[in-house]
Amino acid sequence: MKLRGQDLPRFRRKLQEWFSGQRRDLPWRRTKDPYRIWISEIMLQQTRVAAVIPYYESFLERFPDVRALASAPQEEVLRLWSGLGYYTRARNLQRAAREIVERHGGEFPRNLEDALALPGIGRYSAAAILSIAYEEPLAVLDGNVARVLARIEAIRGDPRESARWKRLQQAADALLDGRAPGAWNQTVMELGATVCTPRAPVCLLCPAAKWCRARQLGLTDVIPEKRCKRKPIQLLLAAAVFTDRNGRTLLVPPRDATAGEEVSPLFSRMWQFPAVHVRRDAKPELRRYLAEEFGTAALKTAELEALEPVRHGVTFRAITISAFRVRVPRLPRSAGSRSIELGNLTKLPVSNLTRKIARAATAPGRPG
DNA sequence: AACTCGGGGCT
DNA sequence: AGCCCAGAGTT
Repeated sequence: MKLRGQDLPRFRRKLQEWFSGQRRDLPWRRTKDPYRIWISEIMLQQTRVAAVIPYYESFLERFPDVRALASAPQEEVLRLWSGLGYYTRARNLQRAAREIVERHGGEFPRNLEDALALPGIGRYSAAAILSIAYEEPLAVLDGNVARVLARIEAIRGDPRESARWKRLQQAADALLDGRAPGAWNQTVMELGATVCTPRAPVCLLCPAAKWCRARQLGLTDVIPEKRCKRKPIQLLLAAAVFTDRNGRTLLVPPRDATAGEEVSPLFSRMWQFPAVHVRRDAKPELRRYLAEEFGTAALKTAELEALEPVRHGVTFRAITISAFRVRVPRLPRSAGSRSIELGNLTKLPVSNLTRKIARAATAPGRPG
């Protein structure tokens, strides 16, 4: 059947009925508070629902409204974001919170132009927030929606290619139910997330099946076309986990030039263990770095005990970290460094790479 | 238009 | 071991 004229209302109704029956009960679906919708949409950028839920809960407990977020120290915001990834989202989130307080009286703007002017808000997020929180008639287009619409309309090729993305946006605009834009947008996204999945879509359970041209043409496996990514590169780091008698360790600050401009980004510019990029042999190169950074006296007698190697991926980089425990009577110091309990890194913003290293250092039965 | 940014869960 | 996700900002 064609998705035009008389059949469009039928299509919408079918999908909305499906949604009302299959709608997942998600925390951000229990509120109409624009602030909460906003937080959820930022967290959900390129991040799965299951990963977001615990962060959403604790973040909102700590920052229940936009003023609480605006007035917090940035480090506190990053701490609550720690482990979720894409940390510029958290920085932009707080900058936007401050703008909302200063320029919009503490209320998330209702107007598309004002929303787009906020840092971290692009076309997708603006449409999502304004439609869900304020019922503004704006159609969302994200990875899920693009896949659903590309299949329904049998649009071949890479959906992220500029011209094709515009065409998909037009398709989304045309299908939008202006009477219930928030629910409609969530319906299409939900369909993409649970039925019209990238691989092995469950067409037998799909409410859009009879309108789906990809299904009619047997193209559900080739639409959408996969996007090509750059080849991953291998990287080797060496990191030092100092421990003193009290079980405390030492972290160095973000953007620490002495820690190496090429290493800090791999820790997402968050607090990290002292680390170097290894050229040949991890242990002597780390030892040389530690001597430069912390002085030879503190390390003269200290041994470097190898821990279980840690693996971590940052976009296209596959990182292997040779971590060493360095037992010292007193932690050394360097500019801006901090000491913290090894078993409790949650007091500082750290990336998951740092967490993995800490876990390797506290895990039972490690080598050495 | 091409890159970069995190991390994990599922096939 | 891939693959991709409720994308946005920068170059």
